[in-house]
Amino acid sequence: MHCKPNNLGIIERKEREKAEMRRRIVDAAVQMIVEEGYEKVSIRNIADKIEYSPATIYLYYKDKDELLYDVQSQAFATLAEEFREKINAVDPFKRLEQLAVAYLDFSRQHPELYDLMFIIKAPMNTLVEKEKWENGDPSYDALHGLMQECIEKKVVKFKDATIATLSVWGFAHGLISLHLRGRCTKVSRVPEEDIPGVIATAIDEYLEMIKA
Amino acid sequence: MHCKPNNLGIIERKEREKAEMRRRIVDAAVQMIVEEGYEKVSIRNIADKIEYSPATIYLYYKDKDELLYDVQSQAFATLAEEFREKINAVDPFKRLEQLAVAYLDFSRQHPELYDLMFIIKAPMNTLVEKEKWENGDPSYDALHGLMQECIEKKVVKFKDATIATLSVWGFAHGLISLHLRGRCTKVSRVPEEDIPGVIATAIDEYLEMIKA
DNA sequence: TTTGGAAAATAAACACTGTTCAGTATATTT
DNA sequence: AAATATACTGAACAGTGTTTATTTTCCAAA
Repeated sequence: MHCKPNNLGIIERKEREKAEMRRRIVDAAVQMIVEEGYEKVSIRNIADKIEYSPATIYLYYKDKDELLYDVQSQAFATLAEEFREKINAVDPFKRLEQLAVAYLDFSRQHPELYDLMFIIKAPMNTLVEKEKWENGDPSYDALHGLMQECIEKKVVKFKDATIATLSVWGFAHGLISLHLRGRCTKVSRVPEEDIPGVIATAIDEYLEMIKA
Repeated sequence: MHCKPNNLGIIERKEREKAEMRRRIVDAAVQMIVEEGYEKVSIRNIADKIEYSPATIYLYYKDKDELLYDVQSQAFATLAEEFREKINAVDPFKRLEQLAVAYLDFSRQHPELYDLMFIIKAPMNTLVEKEKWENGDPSYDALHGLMQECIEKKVVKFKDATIATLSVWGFAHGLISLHLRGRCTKVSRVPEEDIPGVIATAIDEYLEMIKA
């Protein structure tokens, strides 16, 4: 039978402990992904790091994908922080430029996190039983709102906010992910060391192009 | 000691057989990736399919990455074919539009191959001991040449062919890969079923925008 | 304070993966 | 026919995610 302790303090503490354990697991995973790369993140390695048995992790996460979804959430939190710090202009187009720079910077300072957020399949498998991608939604909405404002104030050529949002995001993501996954490297006429500069220039030119 | 057969016919046949075996392996892998998806492609599954032992595969490929590199090569060959069929206009800008459509179509008809060509890390690991990405190079060069021509004939706003190439490719790839990896799905204001249409429209608008 | 039972943690196994290596079978040369 | 080089494979190693039966820990009532 299900036991309901009379003492409500205990059930609260249990919940706190449960949450704390999940935090420990996610923190270990985040640290490993940042310091040793995504490929080193295995259930056994995480278990080692937090000094628990691998099976214990399955008392807190139903599978690895669900765990990675929480790691992704953490990654989006740090991206959101960067956005708050670096996006502060009053002019919406200026804010768009700041956002682009912040996004590109993030991808360079935390390539493994970027991968988990926007490229790797695993964390998205948990979305089948959700009706919203809570992790990515705030950032998407921030960009959507910004594009909306840019359209209203006629500072960009776009007419539709959704197309504008996906275009800007897609443009930046396309260049970043091609580079991250080694598709620009060793291709004719593109010297390896020049690529980061080319990407930055391409994004600059693109923003110039969409300007109304 | 190293044996050098006197009969040159035999050494030739051996080479033919070696090449044929590699072809069998790659064909099995391509078929599996297309029919059952990338995740089902394991050395053991390939070995089963061609009725050899898993260890045999390692007599023809030093590791799985090298094998996948050859699978990727096959994939690029079919993309090149599509390009030859669908790109035939005389006007360079019209050709660019045809190329964009062909690229988008390919990503939809062969999403698993697209993944292997432009997203998955594995096949690119073999590039460390190469000085060129032979698989992707012809396609890249085709686009680069086309952009060069567009610039010379002043039908696009770009000044630099490399930036133009990466911009166009990056834009299309960004939207396609975000969609392929489930990042557009379940995000505010973007109904799932509309995404393919939005992507096509975004690409159209982009091409309109870069037109001189 | 001891005992009953729920909750938390784990050891061990299962079914996979890529890869290596010793040993066998086949084919070719002497 | 014997020697040798080539082709192949069974079995193992080290790793993966995950499940289950078992043990340990904890808390509440007798």
